[in-house]
This record gives sequence, structure tokens and C-alpha cells, in this order.
Amino acid sequence: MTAQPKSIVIYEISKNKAISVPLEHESVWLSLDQMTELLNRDKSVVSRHIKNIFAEKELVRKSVVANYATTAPDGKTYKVDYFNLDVIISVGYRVKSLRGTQFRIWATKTLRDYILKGYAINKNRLIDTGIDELGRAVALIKQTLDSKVLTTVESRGILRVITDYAHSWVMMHKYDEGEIKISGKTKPKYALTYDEAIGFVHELSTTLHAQDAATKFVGMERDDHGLDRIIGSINQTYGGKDVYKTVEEKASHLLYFVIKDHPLIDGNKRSGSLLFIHYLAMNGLLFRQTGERTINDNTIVALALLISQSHPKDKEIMIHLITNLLG
DNA sequence: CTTTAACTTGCAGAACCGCT
DNA sequence: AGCGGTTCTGCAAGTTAAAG
Repeated sequence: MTAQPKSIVIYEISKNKAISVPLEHESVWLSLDQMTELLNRDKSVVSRHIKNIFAEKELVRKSVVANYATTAPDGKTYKVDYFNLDVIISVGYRVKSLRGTQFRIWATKTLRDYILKGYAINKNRLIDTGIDELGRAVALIKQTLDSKVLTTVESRGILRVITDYAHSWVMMHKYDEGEIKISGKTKPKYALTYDEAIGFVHELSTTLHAQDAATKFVGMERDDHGLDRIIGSINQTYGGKDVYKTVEEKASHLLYFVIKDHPLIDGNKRSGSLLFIHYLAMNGLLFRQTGERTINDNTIVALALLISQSHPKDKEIMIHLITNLLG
């Protein structure tokens, strides 16, 4: 495996010096030489610490080491061991130096929360590429969602990844932008009606029941006309103008309201997602000109989970997030 | 077989810790 | 303060592996 890892600066030593920590395969990997620089110690010292870490069975070698090929100045390639975050932190704790101390403080503070996700994000990166990062988070869980039936523990874990991620994203944006604007530029040409919507919901519940994948309450309306109200509100006009002007905006609110207001006894996430997809499709926004989906099923699953976990005060940022993903 | 780079090991000094 | 022990450290000298 050859790797020229994408670098992200995450560890600032001082105002004008920082160490680049490469991100690869959803984790952080450093070679011996890089750790030497990071921790400001002789290579032999780092080497010895690593050896001890494995000798003392603090970590198991094969689960934390990757073998890459690097190209030396002479053009030859050598195999170099890359050590993951666990090793970097372990060595960091053994090294006695100012650098080591700083690293430990930084690692404990900054990294711990991100280890779960497998990668670290610094503030600027988060602001610049927040939406891409969510996409990455979604991609990360994609395999899991695709490949197997989830246990409760696993789905909780995945949920935590999404919500943790979303939380940081929300915080950063709130802090740095102050105000959130809702985007989108597609004019609606199709309006969803209640009858149509409830038809879809019933269809969904029939399908799910046929697959034995739902309780009998899925698709059953609560008795407060919630769904009707939601559809009314996304079609709502004020002074002859739509309150929500674009398809992106309307679709986002539709998804958000169905999940958050739970007009159905059960199956709100699934129904909301279905109506969301339907609404996008009818307004020609589900597919790009290339025929590729604007928003794939996994992303919608992630969004649905995210919305259901989100705090009501973060409604605008959720809407913002969805409209951006549609953009 | 030689060169080169990556990595390990031997060694001695320094810092530290608990104990007397 | 002095002692024995441990851990960490850099240097120098080693081994290992890739490739001409």
C-alpha cells in the first residue's frame, strides 16, 4: 500500500509552528521520524518507547501499525511502519519533555472526542469544509449501514458519531457566523397535498408490514392532524408569497417537521424520508443532470437520525444543513 | 556485493523517587 | 544527605531491508 497521506495541521506547538498530522483511513498515522519531530526526541528514544509499549502489552502491535512505502531522496522505496493515534498518544505519555507535555494536554483535550470517529478535525477545517466533513462522517457509517443488521449498541454508536459530529459543526457555525441563512434556488413547481402524502405513508406501512419490518403503529396518524398541518405550513403563503420560497427549503422543512413533530404514532423518520424523497423527485431535484442522485439514501438515513436527535433550538442549522446537502 | 536509509541496541549520564 | 532503584535520554555503533 502506498500512501501520501493528506496532511491536516492539528497540533499547534506555538503561534508559528505546528505539526502536520496525516489523516488516512479515518485515523491518524505517523512514522517514527514524524513522531521524532512531533515529540522532539531522538529517534532511538521513540523507537524504544514503542518497543516497550508493545512489550508491556499496552497495545497490540498488529492492530495499531500500518505498513506503507515511502520514497527516499535517492528514489528508492522503503517500507516504513506507521503508527496510529493510540501509539502516538502512548509514546506521548512516556516522553519527558515540554513538547510531550504539551502534546498530552492537546491530545487529551482535542483528540479524545474524535478518536471515536477515527479522525481529528481542527477548527478552521471544520468551518471551511463542514459539510464535506458531515459527508465523510456519513461515508464512514455508510458501510455499516449497508453491510449488516445493526445491533442496538452499534446503532447507538453510529448515532453518536453523527450527533457528536453535528454538534461540533453546529457549534462552530454558530460561534463564527453568528447568523444562519437558508439557501436554495430551485423554484417549486409541484406542491404536496395531504391526500397524496397520507397515501404514500399508507403505502409505506403496507410495504413494511409485508416485510414484517414494522409495528402496527407505523403510518398510523395521531389524532391531532399533525401531518395536515405540516403540509399546510410548507405550502403556506403570506401576503401572496410563499413563506418557504425554494424547493430546498420546503423539502428540508418537510423532512424536519415530520421527524420532529411526529404526526404519526410510529415510523416518522421513515415516512418523513419518503415524503422528502418524493417531494424532491416531483420537483426535479432528486437527480442531477448526470442522472446521479443529489442526496443518497445513506445521507437521508443519517439526516433523519440527526434531526431526531437534534435539539429544537438547532432547527435552523439543521434546515441549513439539509439545504446545503441538496445544493 | 555494496550502498543507503530505517530502525535497534549498548552504554553512560541525568533526573527522579522512596527509604533511611 | 546518601543509597539503591527506575526511567528517560542522546550518541554511537550495530542490524535489517531494498535495490542497483
